[in-house]
Amino acid sequence: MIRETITHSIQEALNAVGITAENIVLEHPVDLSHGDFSCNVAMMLAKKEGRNSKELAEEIVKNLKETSEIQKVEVAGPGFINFFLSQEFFTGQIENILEEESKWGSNELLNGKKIMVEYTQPNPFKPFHIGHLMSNTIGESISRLVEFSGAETRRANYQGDIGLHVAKALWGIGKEGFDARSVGDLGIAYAYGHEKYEEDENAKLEIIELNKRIVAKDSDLMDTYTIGLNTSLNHFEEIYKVLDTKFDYYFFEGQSLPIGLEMVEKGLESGIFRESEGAVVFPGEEYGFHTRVFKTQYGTTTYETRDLGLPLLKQKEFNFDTSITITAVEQKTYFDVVFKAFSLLNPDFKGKLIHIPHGMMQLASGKMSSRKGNVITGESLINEMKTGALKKMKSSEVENKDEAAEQVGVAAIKYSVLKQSTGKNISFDEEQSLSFEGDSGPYLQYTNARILSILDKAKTEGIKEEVRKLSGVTEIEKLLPRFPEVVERAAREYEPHYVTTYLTDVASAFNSWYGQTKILDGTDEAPYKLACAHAVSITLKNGLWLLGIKAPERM
RNA sequence: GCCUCUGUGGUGAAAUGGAUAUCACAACGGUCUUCGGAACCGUUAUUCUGGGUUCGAAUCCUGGCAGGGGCACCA
Repeated sequence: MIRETITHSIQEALNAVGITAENIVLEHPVDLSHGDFSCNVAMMLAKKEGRNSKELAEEIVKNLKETSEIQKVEVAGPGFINFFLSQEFFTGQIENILEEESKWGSNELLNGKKIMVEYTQPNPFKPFHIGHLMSNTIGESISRLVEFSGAETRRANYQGDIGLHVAKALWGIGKEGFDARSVGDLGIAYAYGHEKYEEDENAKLEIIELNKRIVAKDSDLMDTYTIGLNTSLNHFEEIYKVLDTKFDYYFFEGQSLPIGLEMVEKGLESGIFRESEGAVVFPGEEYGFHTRVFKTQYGTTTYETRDLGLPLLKQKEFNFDTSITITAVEQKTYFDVVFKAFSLLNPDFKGKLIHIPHGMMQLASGKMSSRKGNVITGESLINEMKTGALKKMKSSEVENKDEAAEQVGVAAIKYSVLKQSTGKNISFDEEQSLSFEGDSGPYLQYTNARILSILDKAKTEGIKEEVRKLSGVTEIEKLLPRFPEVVERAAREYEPHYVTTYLTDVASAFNSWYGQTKILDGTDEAPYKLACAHAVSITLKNGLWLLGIKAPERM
């Protein structure tokens, strides 16, 4: 809004000087002392107009119309035009935040769009490790971002109830007598089956045979299979609860398989797929990717076959405009190939399927692999963080200590994932990388809890918040109005970290202010300072929600 | 080998082509707790390398170096 006002005003000033410019960009200077908005048109146009950029800037400023929202305009450096907004503007924003409350920060970028977000994708019979934690954290945040930006949003999970990994686990259970009721045993059985598959030719053939029997639903296997499947799925549900994720749809590979297989047959007829060395492949090389197998020489299907059928399965449930698939970056080229094959078979899906790759959790000790069995499970990490949080909590003040500690622990993990851009790897050091101090999830939660307790105190003392201007604009007043545009950018780029870093700036500005000022100081300024504190709390709370982090009232 | 992503203080990160590169951790020094110290204030220290584009480059182009990931029946 204010952005448009200023842009328009600059446009008019340029016209007055006799210059037309189509692209006027306003940015927030990094340094708040450089103003609230900064414009670089003068420097952009100076050369073309054959003028000195600083003089041009001065002339533009002379022709700007005055409004109540702008306090002053300055020319600085090589020709920046800096706009300082007025106290009336900032006071009005605080009032606006208090009114909008839970809606504060939302935008209309994706109004009317139907978006399905698929994430987490753990596989039954295999451990839920910290990589899944990462996918879940990013997926949940992206879901909330698009939802807050107006999209009709559905959360989907896609799980491998069939496939070679199941055969490996069941084979391991059969050989070594592991217990299918135990999550731990399933993980070990899988790692064992995988190891033998790689090094023992007989075992490999047995597992392939077993795989066929599973797909055919051989009744001798179904008891163990069902027990193992439910053990895994129930375990996953417990974790989703802690992570505050509720899926609208659960898709299984068993469902997408027949659809995918039919598409492969169709593609083989039309020449999109080829036969090669007894297998059916998609010659991705012809499209700048690489070739992948969609049906093996043993007659079994691959993950590719199943992923090929998935978009149609999704569409049947929810007629999406956009289907987002979130996985680790190691699968990037894999999805390039599968989506290419899919779009050749279904041209009307053009532009509707998006793959967002996220970085990998890297251990100091090397690559984590559930096949090798050297994984850190999501559960153990959450518990470790929770224990750490419990130690820090003051015993007397907190009622639901256990619940709060869990929320703090989860916040620490989620923050460390969401503070950096999505594509980057996280080098995971258990000792150091998850902190409760400084740049952290608990820091944001703590700041909010601190404000809530001030609001409580004000209530008992009968002090009411009141919006009226004071002399001097604080840093938090300058930062808070930026929240909606931060959210919009994060949603547009599918980058939650913009929200994370913004919230950290806000919390830091608040704590700094808090250190210098007493809010409930008994003066007539207290009601407005209280209103500002409340506005910070609303922003933190809504922002934390976007990150999928809970905001406990006491911690 | 080919494709692709990444390289920012001692460490982990941020920066729609903008001004003096921003945070946090660690280290060192301070606030001494009256609204919650999981906090605040201060000090030290950073854009892999050569060239190019631009009024202006951590960012764009190009050569090199280093690392991650992918490249046929795993997911």
